[in-house]
Amino acid sequence: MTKQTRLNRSIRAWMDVFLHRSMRGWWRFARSTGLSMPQFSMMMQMYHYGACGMSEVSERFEITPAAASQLADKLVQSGLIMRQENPNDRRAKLLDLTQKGRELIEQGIEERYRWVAEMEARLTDEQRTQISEALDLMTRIGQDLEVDPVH
Amino acid sequence: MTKQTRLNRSIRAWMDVFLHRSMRGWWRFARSTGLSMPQFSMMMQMYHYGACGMSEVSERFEITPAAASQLADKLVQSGLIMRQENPNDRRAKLLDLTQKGRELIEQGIEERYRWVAEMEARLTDEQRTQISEALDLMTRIGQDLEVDPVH
DNA sequence: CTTGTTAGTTAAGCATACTTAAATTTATAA
DNA sequence: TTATAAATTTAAGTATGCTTAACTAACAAG
Repeated sequence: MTKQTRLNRSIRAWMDVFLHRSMRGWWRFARSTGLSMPQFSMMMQMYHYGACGMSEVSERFEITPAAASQLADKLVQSGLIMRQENPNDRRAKLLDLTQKGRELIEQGIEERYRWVAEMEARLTDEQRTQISEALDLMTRIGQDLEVDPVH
Repeated sequence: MTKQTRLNRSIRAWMDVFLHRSMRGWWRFARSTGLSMPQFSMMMQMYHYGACGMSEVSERFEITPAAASQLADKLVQSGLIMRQENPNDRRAKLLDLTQKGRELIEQGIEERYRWVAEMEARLTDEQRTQISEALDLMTRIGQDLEVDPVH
C-alpha cells in the first residue's frame, strides 16, 4: 500500500468525484451519437494528435493493423473520418477527422465542460487563482513524467 | 463556445494530461486481467458503491436487466463477484465483490496511483499543501454539483 | 529488375455485449 | 385467494471488435 499523505488523499478524492463523472459523461455522449467506445476513442485520438497512419492507430490502441483498418472503415462510412493516401508513401494512409467528425467531437467537449463553468460560478476570484496555479503546476509535472512506458 | 477563462484553460490542460493517462491506465489494467471494460466497470461500481441489486446495475449502465444478468454471470463464474438472494425480497439478488474481486480492484488502484507518488516526489512541501487545498476545494464543490441529472 | 520488406486490406471465425420475447419466482393488493 | 406487478433469468438473434492467415501494392536495395 502506498503511504497515505495528505496530497495523496486529496488527489484520490478528487479523482473519485471527477474521473468518474468525466468518464461517465464521455461514455454517454459516445452512446448518444451511436458510436462504440473504440470508434469514439479513435476519433478522440485524431482530435488530439491530428492525422495519422493506420499503423499508428494500431500501436496506440494495441490492436492488429487489421482491426484498426476495420475500425476505420465504419467511421469512413459514417463520414466522420477520411482515409487518404499518404503522398510521401503511397502504401500508407492518412487518417483524419472530417469537418463533420471534428464538429461532433467538439460538441462532446463543450457538453463535457459545462460543469466546469458551473463549478467556476461557485468560486471566488481568489479561489479561481489558487486552483489555476495548482492545476498548472500539476499539469507541468505530469507532462514531465510523460516518459510513459508505452511498451 | 464556453468563455475561456484562466481556470477553464487550466482545467482543460490538466484533464488532457490526466484523464487520458488515467483512462489509458485503467484500460490497460482491465485488459491485463483478461476482463472486458463492461465487466471491469461493473466491478468498479461495486467497489465504490457496495453491494447492489441487478436492476441497479441495469439502471446505472443503461442496459436491460437481461444484459446485466448475463454480464454478472461471467464475473460470478470467474469468482470475482457473488450473486446472493436478497433476504428482504427473495425475487431480488444482491451482487457484491468477492475477496478475490476486491483484491483485484485494489491492485489496479495501487498501480494507477503509483504516478501520484512520483509526482509528489517532485514537489516542495509548500506546493503539496497548495495543491491539496485546491483539490479539496474542487472536490467539495464537485460533490455539491453532484445533482447529476442521471436520466 | 528481382527480392525482400513495409503498409494496409480482406476474409473467416470467435467472443462479447447487447437486444427482445418468453418464462419463473416472489411480493403485493383487491 | 386470486390477479397483477416486480425482479430476474433464459433463449435466440444481431452487431461489433477482435484475431489469424492470406493477399495486394509500393518502396528500397542489391
